Amino acid sequence: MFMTLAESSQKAALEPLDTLQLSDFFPYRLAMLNSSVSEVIAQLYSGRFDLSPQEWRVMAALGENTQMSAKEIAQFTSMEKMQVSRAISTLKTSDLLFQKTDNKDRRFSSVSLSEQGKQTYLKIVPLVAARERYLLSVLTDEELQLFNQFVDRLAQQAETLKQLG
Amino acid sequence: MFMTLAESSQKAALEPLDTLQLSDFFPYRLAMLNSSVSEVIAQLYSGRFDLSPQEWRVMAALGENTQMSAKEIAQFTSMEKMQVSRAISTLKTSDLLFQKTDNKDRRFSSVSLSEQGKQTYLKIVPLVAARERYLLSVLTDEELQLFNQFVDRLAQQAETLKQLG
DNA sequence: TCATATTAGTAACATTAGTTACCAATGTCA
DNA sequence: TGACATTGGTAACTAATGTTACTAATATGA
Repeated sequence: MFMTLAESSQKAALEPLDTLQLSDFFPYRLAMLNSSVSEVIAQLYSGRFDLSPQEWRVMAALGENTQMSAKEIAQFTSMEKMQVSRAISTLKTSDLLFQKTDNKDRRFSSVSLSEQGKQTYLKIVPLVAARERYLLSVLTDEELQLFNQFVDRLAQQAETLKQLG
Repeated sequence: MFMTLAESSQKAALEPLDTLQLSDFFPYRLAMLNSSVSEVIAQLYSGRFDLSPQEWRVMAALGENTQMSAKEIAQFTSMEKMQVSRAISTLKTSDLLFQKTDNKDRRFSSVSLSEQGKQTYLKIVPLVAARERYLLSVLTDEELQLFNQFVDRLAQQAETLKQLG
């Protein structure tokens, strides 16, 4: 059990104390949960409506805001501007949204859902909302409130670390 | 406020009740948190040790298990077998692990960390463990226990949905 | 035993995502 | 005003990821 430094550096096997338990490691657990959740949500719009997660996210932003520039969409959704640009271009060709250049500052484009885009959006929202409710139904209201609070705190702490590098 | 069906289908603007609040949507919040957390963890091994997340995950599996087949690594880490294959191949060329074919069933390969791989692993583990502690320090012990319990429940519920399709 | 099926792993191809560089429009300030 | 910098958006290139198909090894079972 107890080894000198020399012994421990000779030994090939890793001591349990020095190893990481992947299944208990918070970032790993979080990644697993996220991948499951995003998968079951994507099931709802990928097949039926042939949307990618990025496309859906852009539509969700426009569902809330009716009219945004590509840059605003990127900020609102935390997507890269290139991802947004590509999503917009795909959604334009399937006539789910339209884009016109802003007359005040012609570098900006003004993007909105088309009538068809709104219809699609209104079909998807209840589906994902219902699935969200089903997922969260394993938590009571009080637990959910706590969970959301924990997530906020953790997210803020992670942002702090990002700044520090 | 109140509209007939005809009016509401004529109206272009979406009603708040029919829209989704992205910033409150659980899958979105989870995705944001996950992306921040995995980013600040990757900072610890990507620059200094030039590892990709996949490579680090394979090393973490081998740190716990000393000897595994590629298939076992895939199961243990929830990675695709192709991702594992590629990670192994990169890690072999940087001499962090070695692979030999199993003599009992020569379709299997037996993968282990090299001495250098173990040294690298032992350098990374305290770094990520410390950062994990820092992240989780915004929760008390009781809160952390609750949080872990919530994550487990949610993960199980998501798995249930995956089955149903 | 020998044809067929399965399995572990990888190679080769197709698709997607990320980077860099660029263009057009506006802002800045001498 | 007019040279230079900055900004929004996209194109072109590069890297990463996912998919399909293949190889070699073992299992199955007539």
